[in-house]
Amino acid sequence: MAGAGCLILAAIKFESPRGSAWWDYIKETMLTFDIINQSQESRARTGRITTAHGVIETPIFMPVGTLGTVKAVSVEELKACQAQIILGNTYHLYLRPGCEVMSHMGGLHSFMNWDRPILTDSGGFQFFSLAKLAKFKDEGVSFQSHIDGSRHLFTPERAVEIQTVLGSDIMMSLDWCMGYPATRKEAMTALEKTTLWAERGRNFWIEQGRVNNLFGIVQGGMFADLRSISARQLGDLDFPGYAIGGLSVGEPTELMYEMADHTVPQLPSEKPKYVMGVGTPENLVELAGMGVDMFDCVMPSRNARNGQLFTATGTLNISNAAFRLDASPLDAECTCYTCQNYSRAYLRHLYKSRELLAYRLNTIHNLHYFLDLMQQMRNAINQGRFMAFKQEFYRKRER
RNA sequence: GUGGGUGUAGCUCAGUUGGCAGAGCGCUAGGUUGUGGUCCUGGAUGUCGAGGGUUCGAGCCCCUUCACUCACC
Repeated sequence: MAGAGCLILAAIKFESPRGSAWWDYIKETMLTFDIINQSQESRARTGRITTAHGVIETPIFMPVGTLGTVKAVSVEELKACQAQIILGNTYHLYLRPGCEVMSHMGGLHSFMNWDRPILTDSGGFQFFSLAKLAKFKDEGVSFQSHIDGSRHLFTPERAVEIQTVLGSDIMMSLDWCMGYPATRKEAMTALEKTTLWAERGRNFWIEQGRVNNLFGIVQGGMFADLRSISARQLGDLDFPGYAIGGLSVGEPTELMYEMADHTVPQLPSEKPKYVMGVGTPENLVELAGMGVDMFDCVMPSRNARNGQLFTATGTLNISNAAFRLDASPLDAECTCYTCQNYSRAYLRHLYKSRELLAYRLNTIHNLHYFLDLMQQMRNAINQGRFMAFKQEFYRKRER
């Protein structure tokens, strides 16, 4: 059974890793969030999230490592790219390798040899993106494995339980994600279920002793008033942090900005705010300006494997014939391992030949670009020049 | 030398009773937003080995020829 071994919380409770009192252990796993600088020109801000596995400087971009690996790169390479926190995925890790392996191996951190913070997505988005295999019920989501077709049930409680086994520093509530377009009625249903499930997951988390941290997720589709309701309901539940979900699901970019801009101020300002699944470099700059603290997206890593590389002046497709004889680095401004050591011509050759090194070098570059962009934003906010930074960011892309 | 087979896009090959020259791969250019290293979309590319004949019309039928290939001498 894929779910075997998940019921180990009680065991953890009486056997803390440090052998110390249970409450000390719990306190250690609670995050704190300190706002360092608030921009005077926008809602942008810098902050510091402190977790049991270290500090996260915000605004932050979190590389996605669905299956316990950020595809194509090692943890050493991730660290060299300045990754501070990565994502894992509850749905995928639950199906494979499963909770038995995870608990036996001491959780995801030790399993994958990553000692910095991990955030895990609850699986809500997978039920949306793999909708053919999922049935949404009041109780939770019943679904068939995309791997072997076996049947499973995720409840809000079980999602927290599995994420606890993974040892996630930041767990996400099980949510109900809608695509675009969606009717008001559909968005309302998703909102209601998401709030109900957030409360159930939160109650379970508290009953089990508040190990690690659980974030609530705002839904409400593209309806501002529903987003307000969702934000208020979740705010009342007093989570350690909040996510805005259900964005970048096919809507126009302007609409995504509108929804984020509307929602962020309605969440507790002293808590970290996370827009899920976003986005492009432009999205990151715009949303950080609205006060968003955390982002994740598959874009830098997936697109790297498909040959699309990000530079200060825009994206380029490394497979283009124009790079056949190009001895220059990908991005003259970039300090990543790839740009310091290899030419565009070589990267094109590797990619066209489907050499494994292409995936690795391209991923290193794209992650470095995204993480460096966040560092530049943090510096600009701290120095009170976020708007100037933003203008320069767009100016470079016009060239 | 004799007999058979094959010649169609860069490659591997479809192509019906003769009726607008095709596919896959490759090439080329896009796309990808809480990841199935996937996938999707668009574009370019032909002296149908060569020459002749029959026919309103030939990649297809007939003749000649060339190349490659197999078998036997």
